[in-house]
Amino acid sequence: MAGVSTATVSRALSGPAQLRAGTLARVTKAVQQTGYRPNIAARTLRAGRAMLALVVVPDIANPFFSDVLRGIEDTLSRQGYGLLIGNLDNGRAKEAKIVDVVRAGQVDGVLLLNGRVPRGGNQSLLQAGVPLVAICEAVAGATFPQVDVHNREAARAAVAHLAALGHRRLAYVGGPPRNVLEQERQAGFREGLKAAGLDPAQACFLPGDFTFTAGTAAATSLLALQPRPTAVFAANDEMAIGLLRTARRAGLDVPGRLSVVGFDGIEFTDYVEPTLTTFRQPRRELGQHGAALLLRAMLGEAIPPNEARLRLPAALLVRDSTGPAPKEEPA
Amino acid sequence: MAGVSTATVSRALSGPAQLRAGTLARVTKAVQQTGYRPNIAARTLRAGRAMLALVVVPDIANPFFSDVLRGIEDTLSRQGYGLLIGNLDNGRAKEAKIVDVVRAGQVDGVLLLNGRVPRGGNQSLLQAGVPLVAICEAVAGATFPQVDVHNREAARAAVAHLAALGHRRLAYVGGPPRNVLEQERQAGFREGLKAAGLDPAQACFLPGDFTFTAGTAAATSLLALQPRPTAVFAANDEMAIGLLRTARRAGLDVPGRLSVVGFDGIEFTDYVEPTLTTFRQPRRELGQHGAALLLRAMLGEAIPPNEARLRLPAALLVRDSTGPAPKEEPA
DNA sequence: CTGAAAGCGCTTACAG
DNA sequence: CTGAAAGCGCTTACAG
Repeated sequence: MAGVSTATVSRALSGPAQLRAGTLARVTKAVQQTGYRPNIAARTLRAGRAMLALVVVPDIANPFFSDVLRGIEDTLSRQGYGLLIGNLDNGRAKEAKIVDVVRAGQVDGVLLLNGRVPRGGNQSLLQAGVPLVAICEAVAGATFPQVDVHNREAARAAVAHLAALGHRRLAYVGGPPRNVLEQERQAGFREGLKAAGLDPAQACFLPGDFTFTAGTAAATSLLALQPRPTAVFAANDEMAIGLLRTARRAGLDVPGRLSVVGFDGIEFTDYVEPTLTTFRQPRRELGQHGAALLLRAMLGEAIPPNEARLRLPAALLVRDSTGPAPKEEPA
Repeated sequence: MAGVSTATVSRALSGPAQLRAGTLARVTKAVQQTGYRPNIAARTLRAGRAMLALVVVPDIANPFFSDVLRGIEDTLSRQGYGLLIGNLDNGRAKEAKIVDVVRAGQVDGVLLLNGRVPRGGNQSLLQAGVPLVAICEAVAGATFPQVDVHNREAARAAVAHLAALGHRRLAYVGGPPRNVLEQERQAGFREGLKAAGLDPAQACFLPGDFTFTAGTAAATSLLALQPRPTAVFAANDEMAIGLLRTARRAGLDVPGRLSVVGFDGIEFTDYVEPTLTTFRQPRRELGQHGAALLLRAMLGEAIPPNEARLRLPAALLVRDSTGPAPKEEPA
């Protein structure tokens, strides 16, 4: 091309410091003119690194993840790493595909946002030989780094907020039973009741799955209860919004006769009527911290135990969907 | 391993029909037992195909795209193709990265959801030598296949709907000026006014950028107008929702004193108060059709011109945010 | 500081 | 129907 070997071109692109200034300049110019781009497949094959991380999300349609992804991408791209998104569509069927991609050497590390280690056939991702980091949803018993918020404490704080407003009959709308967020938030809800001198056995627990429709269904159950709870904590915002809307359509004043608290702090909670009291998770920061840990692990560093468990704060946003408990009880 | 050459293993995995049943069985068993997975980088390098398509989205945070992505993934994965997501974060800065990925041979084709052909430095994606297909947002003057909805006709229908309800003073909240959806929808809005015997020059045009906040700002402008329009068509749902909420907070009854129409039909439109009249785009189908065309092109087929421009219907969903024009005009 | 050469792990004509 | 062999396009010890 411009008088050098392919080895020199390779060095010009990967470690310019190794070359004499003149040589580097000539190569750079030739690269510019020809528009040469190194073939990534060949590089990956030879170097044994793909410069790519896989992000496993339970559901790409959930707006909660978009900011998390942005935080991840920020951090990875700063170090020259790309990002591959693996979407599970809220099921386990696609886990095998995830494991395949990793075992085929396509990525150097995996960021799990789905609360469990994907399995494919008889292989677990743990055996794939790449570093793992979990964020948002912690994986029980994991030995790899994890970053999330204090879900349990936040749920306790939700109950404290409602109890301070005078509410005594509370309801809880849950996520999928085996989901770690559901487990932590429900546990926190129960602890909060006890702390407020209330009996968890007297509370009402409604099933859900983190969707709008689950919130709608929960509202219908709730409206039929006698006596009706005066406050409800939903394990995420979508369900809280579905519930809010259905309760109001049925003529129930929120927060006049029913207070509602959600979880996550998606942007949408500020556009419903009334605006939703919820916990804001620091989404972008969750992504950034998780990606930073993964980068360190991908570069071969062992993450010391005291840095392997990061918990970021979840802030309570008191808005219009919570208010004082009604004085007169509904019949 | 189990008595055969690597060539035979390769054939067992890619074209099982070429082998004798016994041989195939032995290889399959060995693959099972060892958990062997072919290295994708090596395969890509040798075969010259990555079995991967790149999907370029303007903003992954926009919930509009999640169903589109699902449709794309459905269709691609059925043919063994994977999907790489390239997020532009609503800017042009990341376009160069897109071009690089393609020129580095990492993907076999590109699906553009961003309404323009990405450019990087002095290179356009058009010169990258892989097939392109645009969906959702058409690319002006493109010679590659495109799939979208009849944006202009839908916008006309929005005006017709409002005119039939007696509205004479209409406002329009737009997207970014250079966005093709904005251009088509605004053009349709103007045509609709003329068709209803109204003068576009008398209508009110408010700027926007497809975000909630733009809708909020537009509402503020709108409320200050004298005389105030009685109906507004926003170029997408987010802006319509931001506008709706701000107008109501300011005490304006919707649809009593102001009717609002959005565009896209995101799930959220059914959870605001009042529910939003909007156009539903067949999101999943847009993705499926686009991916199907791209698959054909990636397999080397030339798409005949009469199949290269697909337009799917956008259905008007009449909900609670539109109603008869107020009888008495506000002062 | 630079080049010649080996080799990453596959696939696929080419023989047989 | 199966194997031996070449080669995809890089990177990186190894020399010099």
